Amino acid sequence: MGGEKNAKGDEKAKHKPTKLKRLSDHESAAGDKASTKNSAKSLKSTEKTHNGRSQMKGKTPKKDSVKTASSPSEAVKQEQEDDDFTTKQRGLKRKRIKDEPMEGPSHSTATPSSSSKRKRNQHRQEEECDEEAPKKSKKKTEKTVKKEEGEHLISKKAKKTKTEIEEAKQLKIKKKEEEEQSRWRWWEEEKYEDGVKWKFLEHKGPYFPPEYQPLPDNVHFYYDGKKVKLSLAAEEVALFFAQMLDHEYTTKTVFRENFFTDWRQEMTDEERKLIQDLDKCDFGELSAMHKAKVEARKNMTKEEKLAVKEANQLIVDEYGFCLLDQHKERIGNFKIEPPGLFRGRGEHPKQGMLKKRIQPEDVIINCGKESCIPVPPAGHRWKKVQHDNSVTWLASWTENIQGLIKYIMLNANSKLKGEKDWEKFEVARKLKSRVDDIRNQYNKDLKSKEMVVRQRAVALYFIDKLALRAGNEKEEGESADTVGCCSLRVEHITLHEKLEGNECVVEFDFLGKDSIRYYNKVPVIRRVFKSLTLFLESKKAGDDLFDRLTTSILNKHLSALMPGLTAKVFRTYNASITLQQQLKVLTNKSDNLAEKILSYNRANRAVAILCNHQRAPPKTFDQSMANLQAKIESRKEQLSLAKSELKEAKKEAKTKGSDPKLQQLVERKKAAVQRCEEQLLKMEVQATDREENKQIALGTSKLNYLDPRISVAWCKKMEVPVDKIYNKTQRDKFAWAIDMTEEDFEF
DNA sequence: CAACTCACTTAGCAGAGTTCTA
DNA sequence: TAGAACTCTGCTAAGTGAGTTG
Repeated sequence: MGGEKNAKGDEKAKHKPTKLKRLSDHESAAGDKASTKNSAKSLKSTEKTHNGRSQMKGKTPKKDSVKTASSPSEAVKQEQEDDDFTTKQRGLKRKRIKDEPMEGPSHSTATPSSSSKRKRNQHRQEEECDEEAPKKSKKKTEKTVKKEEGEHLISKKAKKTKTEIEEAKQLKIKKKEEEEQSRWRWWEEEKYEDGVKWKFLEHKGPYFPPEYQPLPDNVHFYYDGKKVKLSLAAEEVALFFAQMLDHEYTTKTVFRENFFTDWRQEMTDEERKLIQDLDKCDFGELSAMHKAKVEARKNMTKEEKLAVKEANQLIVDEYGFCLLDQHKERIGNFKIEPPGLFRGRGEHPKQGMLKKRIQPEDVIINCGKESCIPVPPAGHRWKKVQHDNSVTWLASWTENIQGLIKYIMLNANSKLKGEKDWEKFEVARKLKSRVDDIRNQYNKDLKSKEMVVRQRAVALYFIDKLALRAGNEKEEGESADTVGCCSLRVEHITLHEKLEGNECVVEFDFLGKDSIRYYNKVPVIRRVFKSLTLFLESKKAGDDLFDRLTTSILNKHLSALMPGLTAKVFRTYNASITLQQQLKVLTNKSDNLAEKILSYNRANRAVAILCNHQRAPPKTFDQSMANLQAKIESRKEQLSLAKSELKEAKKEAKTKGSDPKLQQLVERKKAAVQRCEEQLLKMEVQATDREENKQIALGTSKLNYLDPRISVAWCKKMEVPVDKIYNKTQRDKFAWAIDMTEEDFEF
């Protein structure tokens, strides 16, 4: 997988923005007061950020350093240029990004209106427990509504259906209200004192995966052509391997060797003596059995599927929630990870190793002192039960591959996660008010004679300009060879005095998190270029580019500049500020809904490109694109047909005088043409959006880097329903933002 | 200060679930 | 109304960064 992906990355890399022009003083658009209904309860870490911020606009050397804004917009432009061919073909006129500065500073005057502090809604447990049933019925009613709407055009039962529709609507509204009611509006409450995450926490403990079911008698494993009955433990592991046989990674040497070693550990002495060579193992029947099972599951009847679903729901109901400070909260991952073969990302040295089954004896439980302690599965006991309210996790265990601790924590829509998320964006907003100074500082530091300082400055320049990750060092041989900023090595950059018409170009080529390739050619300021030359002096491939620098040095420096500032804050800041800016540049109030959404996606895309969030092109991409194109073509034909019909009708109406019937016909034809045009436009917009999105993943930035208040404010301003931008899960996660943000919010 | 531990965020993918289309 | 297309969710790996220890 990883390899494939990288190869794709290669291709993709060529489309990456190479020219990085500066947009303008994006920071000038600063009105940075929060416009939130209830910032009365301001986050502790936030203080009142925006006082006496010395902007030093103009006289700073930031000209070259401020790319953050320009680069992504440039990326969009580039994307658009790449796409021009198809665009022209489709005759779709697209918006271009102007190089001009954005409109002047928009002074958001919105004062933190003292919050209309609604009383905390005490949650009603019984109702929530029952959540599922009404939800289902709601869906059903929705469907019937649709159906009936269609029917009622032809049938005479209109009266009856009308009332039913009305009822359904009422039900829907009521349901929504109820949901609102039961939602914990934690953002309107006081925060706990430092370090305290909760006061009461009760849960059922994790859910364990089912025990291994031995193979049926008619399924056999063969070694060297001979039937071998394996011990239970060995058999289970053999089946793990058999299940993966379709993946190309089972052909990789590292994977096979790791697997074989670990598998033999599970064997009895006898088995170990016999089974010496993986190539002589025949997993054919096991594999076939597995495939049959998958197939059977797919072919289950509706009822069977429903039964499975209900059974799963029961598990969720029992284990999927906890009680936290009198509120029922959803747990994010309440299931213990099942055993299997480890498959890391990229060229992971431990791929193929056996991920062992976790027993209750491996699990630490964390819960409130006064809560009911979860009961371990029969015949078992927990490793430990603790009551530490300075952490957010409910259970943890140590995984055997890398010895890392795994946690069971709450869902993203929980208070604990939401509050932290909010805080994160507040820190990033604070950076916004300080970023000019910080940029000045590192630009000065670029001249420093002290090596650490100089390296720190260059690293910071990269982190700020390119949104690189910090790049903690990692143990060799423990994981795939990937790097971030501070861990860049000599072989990851190439310096070009001149390249493609630009001077001082740095060419990056390395594998980052998840072994995703980062490839980019970036013109940098002379001082950075010179420093890099210096850093590279007398170093060879394999040596660290920043040999005096670590993430911890860098972060210490940053936190001295601004409390709470770390390397990753730059990523958040630059992502969010880019979105806000791009939205301003790209959307007009007069656009129609589809165009607005396209613009939003483009702004989102600019961020995704900045953060290098890639995805493998969907397997069906080419096909679905072709289908869409075909649809567009046929719609075009329809349109020209409709047009000629309209002409005809007009002519007739003219020649034959003012027959009202003919006038009517003209009107009808006109409407048809218009409808056709609208549909065509919609499709073309859709095609453009999809094409541009081929290898870009928008989800990650949307979920983790973009301050939701920017999106919510934009929706309000543009009169776009929030659910066009966020799905249900996302709306839940960002409920705090949706609730408190007003139209004039500025990041 | 280096190595390690711990807690928490960020990440892409597979497969399930939902919607669209012929 | 099936099957294709698309979207969402769960899963779990892989980061970040603070704190601890020796």
